[in-house]
Amino acid sequence: MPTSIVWFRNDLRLADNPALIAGLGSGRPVIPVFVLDEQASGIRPRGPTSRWWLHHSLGALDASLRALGSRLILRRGAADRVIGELARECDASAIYWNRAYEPGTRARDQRIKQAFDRRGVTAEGLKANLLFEPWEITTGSGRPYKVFGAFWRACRAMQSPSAPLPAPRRLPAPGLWPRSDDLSAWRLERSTPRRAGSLGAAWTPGEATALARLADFLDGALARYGQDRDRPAGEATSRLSPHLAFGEIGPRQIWRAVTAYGPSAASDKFLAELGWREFAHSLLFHSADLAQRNVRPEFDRFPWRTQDDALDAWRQGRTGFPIVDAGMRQLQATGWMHNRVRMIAASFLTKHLLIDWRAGERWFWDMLVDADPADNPVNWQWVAGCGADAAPYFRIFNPVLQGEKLDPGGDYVRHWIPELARIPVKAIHRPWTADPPLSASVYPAPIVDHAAARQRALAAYRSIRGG
DNA sequence: TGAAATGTTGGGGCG
DNA sequence: ACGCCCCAACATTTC
Repeated sequence: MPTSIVWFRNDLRLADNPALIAGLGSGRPVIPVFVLDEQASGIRPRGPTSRWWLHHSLGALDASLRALGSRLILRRGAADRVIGELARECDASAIYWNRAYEPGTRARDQRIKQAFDRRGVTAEGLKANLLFEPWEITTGSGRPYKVFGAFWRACRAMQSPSAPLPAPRRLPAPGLWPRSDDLSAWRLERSTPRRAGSLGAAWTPGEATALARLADFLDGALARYGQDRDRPAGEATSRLSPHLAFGEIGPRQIWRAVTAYGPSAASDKFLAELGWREFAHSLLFHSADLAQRNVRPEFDRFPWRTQDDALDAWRQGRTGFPIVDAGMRQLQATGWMHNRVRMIAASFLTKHLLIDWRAGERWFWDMLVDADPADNPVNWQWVAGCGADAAPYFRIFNPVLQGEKLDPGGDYVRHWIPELARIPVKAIHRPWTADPPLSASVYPAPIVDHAAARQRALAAYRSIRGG
């Protein structure tokens, strides 16, 4: 009996899943599949933290499918070949997936679609993972927007995103299930063994948690999101980013839930964050090598400095600037960093240390649970000043002032840097002024002088200005 | 989604 | 009483 394949990729959910609904609507048995393809050309391989998350998310998806009388088939290898083989094995007459927007992924998906078209098999990519397709949002002259404000205005002027689809209640199973790999044999959760415990303590991957987190956010933090979102202590942000990155929840579900909550300044701010995600995906869609190439070409001449010791101090959270180090340690421990602290830490790397943003981007790619091929490079280029609609290069965060402004009680710093727990508030963001002084073996002295580093960064910027 | 330098203003101390 | 100066507070400019 012919079947329909539903190919799960970065959409590990049952709700608002158009590909799954299309498979169900075909009236044929549905074969859900996930393909682990780690050598695809033009598609960035997941880092260790993403692999850890993926392991747990696939397990959760399989459990959810089993509750519907189905299951998740796991296959490994080049997706073109593996999907083609599976379709033959299962006598598939249709295959559905939800679109992804990385140029390499799109090229592969188009190849696969053409191959199925030749065989007379329906192959269809559906819209699920963005609110607006990148090709729908263009300037008057038909070009993609380069400025976020204009881009988001154009999005908001479009018809509202359609309502999310409900999760299916039952999925028709085939008479005989095709072979599946054993998830544990992929060893994805072993990718970052030393951090597995702390990652597991911080997160529960899976669709159920994603939905619960959204509900909690709407009940609590959304109302004060506008005023508190930049404060890294406390729980003023949604922490939906990894769930969204793996598609355990879709942007339409978030859009619907937040707008249903009622219009407010806070919900507009929050929706604008979804807007940045849309913007980043649009930029990546239109420009494949975003993680490598400066959007502003004058930055190709920028005098980045190679300093392994300073880069290592930054990675390990030992720069001597508490707000930076707290963030980097939060990243190390939980695979996540508060958004505002990401900006401060990224600004410090690129401006105070003059280290190439690509080094920071790679570290985040490996360390983040929410690492995303669009958001990560776009945001790094934004901070470094070389991106589309970037923060001006001369906007250099003062880590002491930012710490004092956004973590005035020092709670965030004390939580992540326990050796500073006893420093009084007035010195918590400048511990070198503490009396009695701290031993450098307890907490390092600042690895750069802020004022001098700022002048050096401005001079470097002047050297590339003007074309 | 900055910070620092520079400019302006006005109250008050004081000769 | 008056003018001068200081400087905090705020605004503007510059990087």
